[in-house]
Amino acid sequence: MPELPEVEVVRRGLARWVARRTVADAEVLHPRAVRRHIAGGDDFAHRLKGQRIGEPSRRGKYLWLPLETTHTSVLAHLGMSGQLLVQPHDAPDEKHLRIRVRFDDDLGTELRFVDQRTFGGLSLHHTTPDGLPDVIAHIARDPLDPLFDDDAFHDALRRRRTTIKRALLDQSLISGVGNIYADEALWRARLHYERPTGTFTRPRTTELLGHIRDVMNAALSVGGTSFDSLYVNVNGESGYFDRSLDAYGREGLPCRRCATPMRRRPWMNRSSYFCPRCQRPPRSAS
DNA sequence: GACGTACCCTGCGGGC
DNA sequence: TGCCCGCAGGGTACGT
Repeated sequence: MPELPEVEVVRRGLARWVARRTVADAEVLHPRAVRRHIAGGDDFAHRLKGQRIGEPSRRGKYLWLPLETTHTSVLAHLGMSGQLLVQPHDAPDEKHLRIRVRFDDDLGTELRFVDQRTFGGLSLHHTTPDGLPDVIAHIARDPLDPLFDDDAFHDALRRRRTTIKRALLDQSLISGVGNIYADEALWRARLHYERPTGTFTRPRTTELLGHIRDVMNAALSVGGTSFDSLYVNVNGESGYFDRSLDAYGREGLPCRRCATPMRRRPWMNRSSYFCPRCQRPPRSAS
């Protein structure tokens, strides 16, 4: 499941292998992969043709490729299983190949969007004056962004009448944190996922943000060295950071701090993993 | 406006 | 062996 570090690895790969190339043509093989492009797959392909790709950017789990000389960008979200691959154009098609982009050069490679569960997709959007695709203007900065405002985040947290994990997954408050890194950061901070956001003190918020950044940077340092090759590749199943997870997916296994068996609780159609001893529930929660 | 939840989708694994 | 069901989960639409 690609989260911020994985998306950043993809962005770096695109910067190396795709930026400054001109699109010869694009092929949409599954309509759902361009469902956020309202005008449809044919329009997407038509508008991409002949465009030169600029420097890729990222905010949270979204990344985008600006099209030079236009005020538009190709916006990408990998969803749960999306991959952006740079493949030799004679490589066999992947089973779940959804979009193919060929280039007008002799490098012999093409960009492929492969996505098993089709939660991800590509689309074309106007770029706002600050360089952001217009449809993601509501996405907050992510905690690795130098302009992320810790104090403003704390104030917003205090204003909310919700619980901490919901807040961490709210991309309009803080972006790039998914279910896995939320559980990891909360475990490190010894915080229960249902702690009300209104109870957070400034030092608590600062500490939690520190743990979020540590978890993300650790994943980035591992993933960031694994793709120094032809392939711009994030594979949700490759699990290159699985070994370093302390909470997520560890139901029944001993807590790495206190050896108490870790628990899993159904939560918002997904799961929360936590240590019942290190991460005590708030009085109002069970 | 703020908050909570159902739904989209496909493949895998467990139970029967 | 094969079928069915639950699970995985980000973002969004919709209900309260």
